[in-house]
Amino acid sequence: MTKMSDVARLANVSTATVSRVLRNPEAVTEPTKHKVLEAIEELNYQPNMLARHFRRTETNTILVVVPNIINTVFAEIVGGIEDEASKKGYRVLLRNSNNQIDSEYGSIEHMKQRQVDGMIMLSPKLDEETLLDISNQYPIVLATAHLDGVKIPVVSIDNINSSKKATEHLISLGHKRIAHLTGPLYSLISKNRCKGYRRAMIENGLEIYSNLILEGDFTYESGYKQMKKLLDLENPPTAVFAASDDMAMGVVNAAKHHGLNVPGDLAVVGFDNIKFSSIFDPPLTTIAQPMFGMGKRAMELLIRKFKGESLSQTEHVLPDKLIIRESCGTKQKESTVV
Amino acid sequence: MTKMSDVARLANVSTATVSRVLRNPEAVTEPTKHKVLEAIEELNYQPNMLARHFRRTETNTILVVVPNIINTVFAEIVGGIEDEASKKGYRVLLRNSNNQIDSEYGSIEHMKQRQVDGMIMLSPKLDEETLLDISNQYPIVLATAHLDGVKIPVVSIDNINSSKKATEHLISLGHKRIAHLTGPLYSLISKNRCKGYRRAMIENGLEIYSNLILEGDFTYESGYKQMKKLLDLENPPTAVFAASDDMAMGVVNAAKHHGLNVPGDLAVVGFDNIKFSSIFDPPLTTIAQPMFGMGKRAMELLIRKFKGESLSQTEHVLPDKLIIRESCGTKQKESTVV
DNA sequence: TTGTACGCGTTATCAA
DNA sequence: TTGATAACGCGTACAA
Repeated sequence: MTKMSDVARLANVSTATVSRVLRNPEAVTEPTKHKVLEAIEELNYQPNMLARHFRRTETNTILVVVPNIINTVFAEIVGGIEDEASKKGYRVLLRNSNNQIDSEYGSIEHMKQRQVDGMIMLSPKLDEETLLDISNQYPIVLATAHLDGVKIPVVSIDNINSSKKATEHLISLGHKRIAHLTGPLYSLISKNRCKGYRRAMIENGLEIYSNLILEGDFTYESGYKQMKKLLDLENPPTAVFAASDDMAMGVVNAAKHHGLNVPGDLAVVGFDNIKFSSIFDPPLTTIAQPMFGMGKRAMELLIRKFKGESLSQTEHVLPDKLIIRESCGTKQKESTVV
Repeated sequence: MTKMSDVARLANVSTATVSRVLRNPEAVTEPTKHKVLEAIEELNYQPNMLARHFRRTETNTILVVVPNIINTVFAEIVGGIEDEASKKGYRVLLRNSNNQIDSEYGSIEHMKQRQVDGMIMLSPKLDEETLLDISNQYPIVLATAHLDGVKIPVVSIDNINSSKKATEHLISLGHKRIAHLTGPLYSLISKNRCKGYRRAMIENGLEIYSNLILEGDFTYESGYKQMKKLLDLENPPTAVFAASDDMAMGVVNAAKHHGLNVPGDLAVVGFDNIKFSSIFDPPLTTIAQPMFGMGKRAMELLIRKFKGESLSQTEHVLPDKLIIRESCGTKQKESTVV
């Protein structure tokens, strides 16, 4: 393999000069630069990045830890990260944690071993203490996460408020028995979405029935399964707010298979605005998370950390939006009560 | 940062011995090994991987070039690659080409610069000559690709036969005016799926109408748009075979919005068996590609290349399967002809 | 502006 | 089985 000394020899300069041409061209006169570039061209020289990384103790690579790349939400965020990263000259190492906390621990080793310059974790399961500990030693940014008062950069939306909006939309349509399917409750995100739901119910003077709040895990299957349970209730809900679009689709299909009409007999609101939520029948009313933008922003923040900025602001809340489609009906429902 | 020589000093051995303990433990006696491990523990030593990679000119990292990670099909294949890679101690570098051929060229630089040990390209746009040229110099495996007689390992399904099966399913239901939405025709995959369609039509004595074959780009939007065109025909088709599930959903929705019933008025078959194809209404009849398995297999082949195997067999065809759901009706359609 | 020469931390070779 | 030592290729003081 042709190396820097080969180029130097051909161009009749030292390796130092070749190095300068590559990394600090202003420090070299036009003619010598020309000579060197010609030699590089002629020999088809490519710098050995491994040597460079070793020498500079940096890799221009970041690690993205994702629960599961097959999930549309994460795939889109990763898309945003990759887009921004490649524009800024960074490479993206992908790691599926499969929701295993051990795997998240393992990813920290990557940084300790200098294999990456920093990392972005999506929906981490690690406890706040551990995360803070890592953050004090290495550049790390979280996305779709929420920590209470811990000083780590986090990119997210306002999960409480957006869920409140979603629930209030159902309330505004006249619904009173509104169920909520949560995400896994170990995550603060799921708790916050639930909190938004509760807040909307309380502020509108509606009763919260504990048997109308069921825990899911964001998947279609869990939405389907939990909806079945709700349908078996003596007094089933007239509306469901699901904490993910996947679950919302499970809810809709369970209702359909049970002979119900959506939105006629049951109104459903989802969360995420994944691509298929608009393709689905009926198209889902949902909260749009700017997934691509969140990924992009997370990468921007990480780069700022690389540059040594201290990022006084740690919570980066991006705007969400209630997208009204057909899954909860657009017309007011005639009030069945009072 | 604590380095190998620190460990060596504390354990009263040479760095060579420390290195051996880490990478070749059998070559060291039990007591010295013990000493060394203790010192490692005590100093909380982590090997500097950059130095190791540099010294060994290998990175244990592979590059995956993907047109777009947001596409479910690619996300699942990447999932399979990542799964296998992490089991075998490899890391996965992700690169979105966004279907830009320049970006694919760029990814080759990664290998020339030794940043990765090898690469897997999904649905490459690069021409065969270039690919062959790379393959002669570096370990590379392709997936969801097809090359005519070129000696590069490729993982795929039999696109011709599976498309033939899909089309024949429609034929067996009594359809005669069967349209086909192709993928982008620069890709041999799309051409092959089209070939399978044609073959089925011809072998069953059905006429091929050129205005019933339209080119799409695998997206929902293109399926929707092209279906609109078909609906405007004087004599629209009674069935459509779309070369991707995304397009098939576009077809179904265009038909629905046009007031048609699927499968009652129009039978639709898709391709890929993405997760949402079964959630969609009606659930899509489709050809299942073993996406996760294809990713896994591609990674296995790449590892075999790393080991210096020559892989006499270059085409690795995985089994596909026709999944019959409801989008084309299960009952025989009464014959409208003869 | 350019060149000399050393060091980054690990692994491999060779000798003991 | 272990140790001494020389690379690996690049970047950067420091000197010229």
